[in-house]
Amino acid sequence: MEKVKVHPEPERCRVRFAPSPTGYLTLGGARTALYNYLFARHYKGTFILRIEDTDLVRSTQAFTDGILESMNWLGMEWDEGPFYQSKRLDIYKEYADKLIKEGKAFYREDPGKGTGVVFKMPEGIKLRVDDLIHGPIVFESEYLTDVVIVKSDGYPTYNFACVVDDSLMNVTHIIRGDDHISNTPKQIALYEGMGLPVPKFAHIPLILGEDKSKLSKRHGHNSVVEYKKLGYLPDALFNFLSLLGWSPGENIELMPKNEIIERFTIERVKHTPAQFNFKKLDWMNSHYIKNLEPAKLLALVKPLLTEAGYNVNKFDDVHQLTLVNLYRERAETLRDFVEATGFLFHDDVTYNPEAVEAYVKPAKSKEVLQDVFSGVNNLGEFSHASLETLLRNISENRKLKFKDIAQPIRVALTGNTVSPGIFETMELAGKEMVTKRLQKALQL
RNA sequence: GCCCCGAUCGUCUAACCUGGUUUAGGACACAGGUUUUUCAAGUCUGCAAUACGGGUUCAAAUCCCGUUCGGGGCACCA
Repeated sequence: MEKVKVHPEPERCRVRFAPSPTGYLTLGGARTALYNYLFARHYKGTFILRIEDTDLVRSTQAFTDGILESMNWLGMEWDEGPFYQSKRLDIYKEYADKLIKEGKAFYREDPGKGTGVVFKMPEGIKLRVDDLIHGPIVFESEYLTDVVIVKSDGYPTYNFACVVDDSLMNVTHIIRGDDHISNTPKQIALYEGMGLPVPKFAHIPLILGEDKSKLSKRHGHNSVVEYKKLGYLPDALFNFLSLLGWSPGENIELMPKNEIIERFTIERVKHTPAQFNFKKLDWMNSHYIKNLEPAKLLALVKPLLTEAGYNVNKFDDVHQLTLVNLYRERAETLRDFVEATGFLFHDDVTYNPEAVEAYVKPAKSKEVLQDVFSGVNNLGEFSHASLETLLRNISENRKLKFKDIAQPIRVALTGNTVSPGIFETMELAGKEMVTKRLQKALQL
């Protein structure tokens, strides 16, 4: 494939992300924004945010707010904007009038909709897109139709407003989804018709859903806010999205934001579409959860626990940190904390019947639980160390494997067979809860 | 239908531009071993791919052509 050189002048390149506020920020949109952001930061250029709200019917302020919030959440700060196309109507009108005056565009009546303005596609010319990712792509104008540039409601169309704005905002590189390739020759014809310089283009491959079609609402979770709600960390999603169609080589995958910026180049962006791999996102998210600073993790988890009705403040600050540190090893998403720590906050345990059958009901287990109950009651200090001594002793005296001690307690205390280490868990639950639940388990 | 883009393990990808260093590497997932206090995590091992057919060349995953398959676009949506 013929290569097109990027040549971004350091500190001079200008890129933009131009979402239309007709929905929340989708994963595909976020990835497009991300690649623009990475390009700008890597080359120390400028990242512009422009809201393409020229669809009067479908655009809403709520969606605009949602998009800005998602951008902030993912940590993609912009340098200029947000600019709103709906506030630039006079500018588009000026350019449209000029084209009409020069005979390059004309009014056209649509029987259903009214009078709009249409740009006449020049005949018999070749329109060449110098694509940074795909190489040169040539279109014959004979296959292209005239382009509507102003709708009958007076608003510019996407293809027109986009060209005028990119030119006026001095955008040097247009990085957008593959699905815009076929719009590009029309836009180039408009640039040329208005005598404006044509920017460079980089069409990045689409993100596909599990059925291999363009990722959309049909594929379930598709917006950034949903991923936030599901308990994914912004840095994890940032990292994951960066790898969907780009790779630094060298077999590196887990990278902090600054390293991604440092390594990102448009030359290394693939030209093949990528399927979204939820399992890998989970894995990556768990990695970020494991490595987050305790205080930051707590700040993220606490609201979720509170929202679930848990009285987190019954633990002091130190124990709150202990709690997140204990459970982070087992969490793939922040939501997992809610499920896993429930027993610590509920007055009563919800016993898993099978677990009770296997680890509490047997006579041997009851004897163990009785030992633990009296042992705990006689314990001077209720700590990890004293609990360990106690349980090890019981295990030795009864000639039982440690597992046969730990599991009955675990089920008695948490209602289930899964938890962090038994000493840590007991210590965190506290003496009162432990004795109360041992007593209850003994009645089963 | 027309125009355009694309094709490496199930998935994300490396190697492709600049052909030989490749018995095609890594990651996720999956399977097994190990560790162990349950579950995870960790660690070790295994499974698994150059769509097909022609060229070019001493040599092709890599360059060229075709076929097939997949995707995108063809709005007074963006």
